[in-house]
Amino acid sequence: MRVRKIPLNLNCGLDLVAEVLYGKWKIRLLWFIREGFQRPSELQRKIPEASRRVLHLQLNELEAHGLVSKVIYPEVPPRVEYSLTEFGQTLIPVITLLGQWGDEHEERLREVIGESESEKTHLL
Amino acid sequence: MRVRKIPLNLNCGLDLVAEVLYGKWKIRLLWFIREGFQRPSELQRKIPEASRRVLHLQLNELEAHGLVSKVIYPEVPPRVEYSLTEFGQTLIPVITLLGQWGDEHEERLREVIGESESEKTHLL
DNA sequence: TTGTACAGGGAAAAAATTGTCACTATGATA
DNA sequence: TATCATAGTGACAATTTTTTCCCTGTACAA
Repeated sequence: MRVRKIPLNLNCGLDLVAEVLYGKWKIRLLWFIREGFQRPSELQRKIPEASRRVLHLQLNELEAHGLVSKVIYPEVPPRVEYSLTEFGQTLIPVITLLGQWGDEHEERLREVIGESESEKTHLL
Repeated sequence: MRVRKIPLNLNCGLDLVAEVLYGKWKIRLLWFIREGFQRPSELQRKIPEASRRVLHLQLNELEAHGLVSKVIYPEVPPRVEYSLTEFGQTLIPVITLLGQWGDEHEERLREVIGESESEKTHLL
């Protein structure tokens, strides 16, 4: 397991949220789990751009942070199901608001993100 | 400038928000700017854990994304002031909610984050 | 004269995150 | 029999992000 060389700083609420939500796929995982896609393989199919590995890693972290819980069915082939904990549920309104903001400003966001991306490439 | 080898995916609102907020210090920068700390050196003092360099980089990105605007005063020594654009202001409620969630669950978050951190170190 | 604050940038290294590939094991299916 | 789906792990590589270090140039203060 990785060891952090630069210590975290957890001063305020914002730092704490960041700690549990900061991860390329975490928010999306929470979202899809809430939508009922609970098995790792389903989530994988919903997020094909992510590697299986990272999804597992991030699911583990979400679990360690108490946002999701995991049930392992003693079957073969193995079956695992994640679901939001009560704690995890409390995040839903927050994620919803994030998504709303993104949707509301979609057009504009695509513009500005596109621009700064193309800057990168043309400055090769 | 960096060129991205793994393409962004910007499907939904959540991806778009992530694109502009994903950066270790960005949310905090927005927050402090809104609180009236507008000069780079002030921001640096508010966020001493970050290197001066990254703050500049992330401020540039926030500017490129239209969330903050920058005024350069033709003085010596140089003076620069950032402020939220109207667009940037619309993010404030979102950030506020994030922070509120973090504050509300502070105790619990510190526990779970602490645990998973110490796991890391004892598994050296 | 020396040192400081100020805003910023380039190069390169370090750190952190994410991805790839190969492997475990087992039952069902073709 | 060979193949697939399932969940997961270890070793390692690639990518991205952040840090470190050194540099510019000028006014002001000690």
